[in-house]
Amino acid sequence: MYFQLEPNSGVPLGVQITRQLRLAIAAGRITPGAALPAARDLAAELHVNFHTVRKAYGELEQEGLLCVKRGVGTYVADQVPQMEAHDVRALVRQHVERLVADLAGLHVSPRDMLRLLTEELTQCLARPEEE
Amino acid sequence: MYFQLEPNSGVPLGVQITRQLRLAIAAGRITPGAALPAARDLAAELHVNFHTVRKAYGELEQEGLLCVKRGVGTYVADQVPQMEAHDVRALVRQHVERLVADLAGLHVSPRDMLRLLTEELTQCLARPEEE
Amino acid sequence: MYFQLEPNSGVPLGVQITRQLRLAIAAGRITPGAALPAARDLAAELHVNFHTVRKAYGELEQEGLLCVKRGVGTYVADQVPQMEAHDVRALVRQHVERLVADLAGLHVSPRDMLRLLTEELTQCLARPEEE
Amino acid sequence: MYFQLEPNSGVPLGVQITRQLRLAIAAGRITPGAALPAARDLAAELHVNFHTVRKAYGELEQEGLLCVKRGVGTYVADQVPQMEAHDVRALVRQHVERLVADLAGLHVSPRDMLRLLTEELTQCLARPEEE
DNA sequence: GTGGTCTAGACCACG
DNA sequence: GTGGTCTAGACCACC
Repeated sequence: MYFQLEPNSGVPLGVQITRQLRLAIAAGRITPGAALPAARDLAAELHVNFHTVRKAYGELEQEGLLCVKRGVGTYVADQVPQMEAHDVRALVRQHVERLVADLAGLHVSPRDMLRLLTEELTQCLARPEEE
Repeated sequence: MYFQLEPNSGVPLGVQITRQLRLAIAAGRITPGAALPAARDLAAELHVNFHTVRKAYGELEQEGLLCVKRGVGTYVADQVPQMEAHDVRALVRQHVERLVADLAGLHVSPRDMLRLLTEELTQCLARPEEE
Repeated sequence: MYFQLEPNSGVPLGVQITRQLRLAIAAGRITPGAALPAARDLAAELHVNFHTVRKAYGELEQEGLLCVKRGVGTYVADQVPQMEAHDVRALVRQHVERLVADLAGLHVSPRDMLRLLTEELTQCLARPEEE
Repeated sequence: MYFQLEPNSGVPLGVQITRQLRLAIAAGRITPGAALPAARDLAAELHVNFHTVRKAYGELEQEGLLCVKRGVGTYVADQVPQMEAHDVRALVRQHVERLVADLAGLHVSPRDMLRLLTEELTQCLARPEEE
């Protein structure tokens, strides 16, 4: 389980954890059905309080991404809810437009944007599970 | 002034504002020496408390990005540090990770993510620049 | 705000609170848009920890029943999500069948069942807000 | 043996089991002297751990509702306290409140609740008794 | 003042 | 051992 928390970023630790978990799951770095580390273990590893991790697990469970089995462990859900293709598209468009606007201001050429973006996405999805 | 706050993201509003201001300045979307909207105006526009904006301006002033002239207004500093290639990369990475994480609950496959992203970027770049 | 907690029932306090809040909102005893007591106040009133109430408020917010305004207060949502009439019907049927089975075992006549049920429902919906 | 557990209700499984057993006995759905399913069987049926059922049986034995004969089986006690009219009323109230609470997130108006309930009850009573 | 997060430690429910 | 709840108190974000 690889996590990188930034305690001084102003972003609550719990939010950082849920984000990174969502990311890891979405990217398939944690496969469906796989067991997550025990909340107390992950807390120790991240030097965070047990409850902070617990809350994160709980939220992702309510989102349907995780499946908690009492007394057994926490697992990545086998199947997850679907969203409208249309809405997904809108979401992506919004992110891309925002990013392009920023990069344009930084004098990055369209050609480089495309290159940068695909490179990062590929890396992000491929990043191996580090112990 | 283009801002996009997410009140329910768990990230404090003040943090979101400073982040976006910092980026807008670094990206040159707000040019050096230009006047920023009055804190009260921006607060109204963002549906945020005046003090929250005021504090954000204050922090950026201490960072040297803004120059607050009492009784006159707030301006972007004349000398703004430029963003390095390395930071650009980090910026892209951050956006991509965020996007992938968002697509998490939606269960878009990595393959589809890549497809969607390239499509949107291509379209976005093909559109004539507005400004 | 009238609440009746049973600490020794085995049912977690937080669950009891969310249940009763849902009940009060559904019954219209707390009207849409109305302010709820501050989490800390309700906690004091119920002799419960602040966090227990907070969690309850948080869950109901995620369900869309409450609307939390940071630094301002917690309110009953103005409008709430709808469910399929068909599913509602199934839910009601399930409850009723169960209840009827129990009452039948207790030798309550069908006539009395109908009477009891309507009486209780009427009372439940009409119960005035007690301080 | 008819049981309906709600694993995600927040109410401990053991509590749900004792409650339903108590009710089934009081309502006469399980007659005095009758044998209960072996703890292991019931556990399997409910997809619950053996110890959870075992503990539930144990508690009801201490209450005098059950009679556990080691190596033989578990039976409903011969002398089971009868439910009073007062308790019947409480039972109905509990069911009704629960139902109303459930209909909360569904935003069924009080008027519709009353209508639905009477309709379902009437239909349910009109159906020929099975058993 | 009101909501929100984090820490810390005890104890219970479940397997 | 693993998940879940409750308590308690400090501190931050926002109005």
